[in-house]
Amino acid sequence: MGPTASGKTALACSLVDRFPIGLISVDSALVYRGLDIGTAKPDAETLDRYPHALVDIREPVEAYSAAEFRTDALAEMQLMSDAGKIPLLVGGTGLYFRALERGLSDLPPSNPEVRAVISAEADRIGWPAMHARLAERDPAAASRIRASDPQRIQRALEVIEMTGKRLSDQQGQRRPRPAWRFLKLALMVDGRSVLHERIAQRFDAMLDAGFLDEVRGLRERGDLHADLPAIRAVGYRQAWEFLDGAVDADTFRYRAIAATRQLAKRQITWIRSELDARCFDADDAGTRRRVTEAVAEFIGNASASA
RNA sequence: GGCCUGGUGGCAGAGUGGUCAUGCAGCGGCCUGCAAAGCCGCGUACGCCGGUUCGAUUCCGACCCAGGCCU
Repeated sequence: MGPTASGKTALACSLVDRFPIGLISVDSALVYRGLDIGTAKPDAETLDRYPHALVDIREPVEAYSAAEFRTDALAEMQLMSDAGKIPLLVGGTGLYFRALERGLSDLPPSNPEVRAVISAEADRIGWPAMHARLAERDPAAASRIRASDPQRIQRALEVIEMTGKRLSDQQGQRRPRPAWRFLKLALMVDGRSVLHERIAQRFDAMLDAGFLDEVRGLRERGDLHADLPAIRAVGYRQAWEFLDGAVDADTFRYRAIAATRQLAKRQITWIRSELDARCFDADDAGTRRRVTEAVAEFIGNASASA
């Protein structure tokens, strides 16, 4: 685990060089084909040499989800294990890590038709009113979800609509946990200023590498729009606005970098909540060696217990 | 040198003789199928010095600074 721009990919690849490891991406944006430069996706050469599972597995028009990730990741982990490799999950999407480790309740997946109906109704009466409806159907869920949180109100109503049962009665039941042992390693930074500087530099490098051309290409496909999860990703959303002519170039750059900083902040909050994770300073020269040692010890113990 | 206008939190930008601006950024946090998403919380800011006043960011004066005009 590690926030964006903390050096996860390089560290993971160095571990592959030393151990029988297979890489699995834990990143909600890297799953999309065609979102390359702006997601800081490892380049083709790197991916060729260090294959990452769960990269480029969706079209940008599609949605992906934590539940799908969990299923996909567990399948990949089993495949790797059968091939004699230890899965190394690398990424910064906190919810995906949590869904994998703690499991999810047995709830229906999202349903575009149901969501469309809910959204249309919300456009009519407003989300606070939708929250009031939720309070009638599922008081417990409504008390946990804010009236100002459209995304979760919609999900709660969706589940109730599809199952005929309260969301709050279904959550907490049957949360299967995987039969895997995890060594949790986190790349962290002491202060934020170094990371912020790196984020800004990396964004400018993305610009130089043709990020805007990439987004222009996505726009020209014709099947994509600003409300898609892929296009709402950090950088892409701001680039879309810029290419719409809604903001000037300086504003685009400023907002994209700020959004990346905010992403990093939320990722760091997830990592802090993982109390049993071993944290390493991303900027410390000895980090690579210490992580390597930690992995060696873990693998040794795994062999011994096996 | 004179006149005018203006100096509000990191930035933008309202406003008032005593009580809240707000937005952005930042910081902390939440997180069960969109999560690079969505949401919550956090700031004695009023150029400087003096005066008036029970009380001044707000009124008065000097000063400093910025911009404009004049000589």
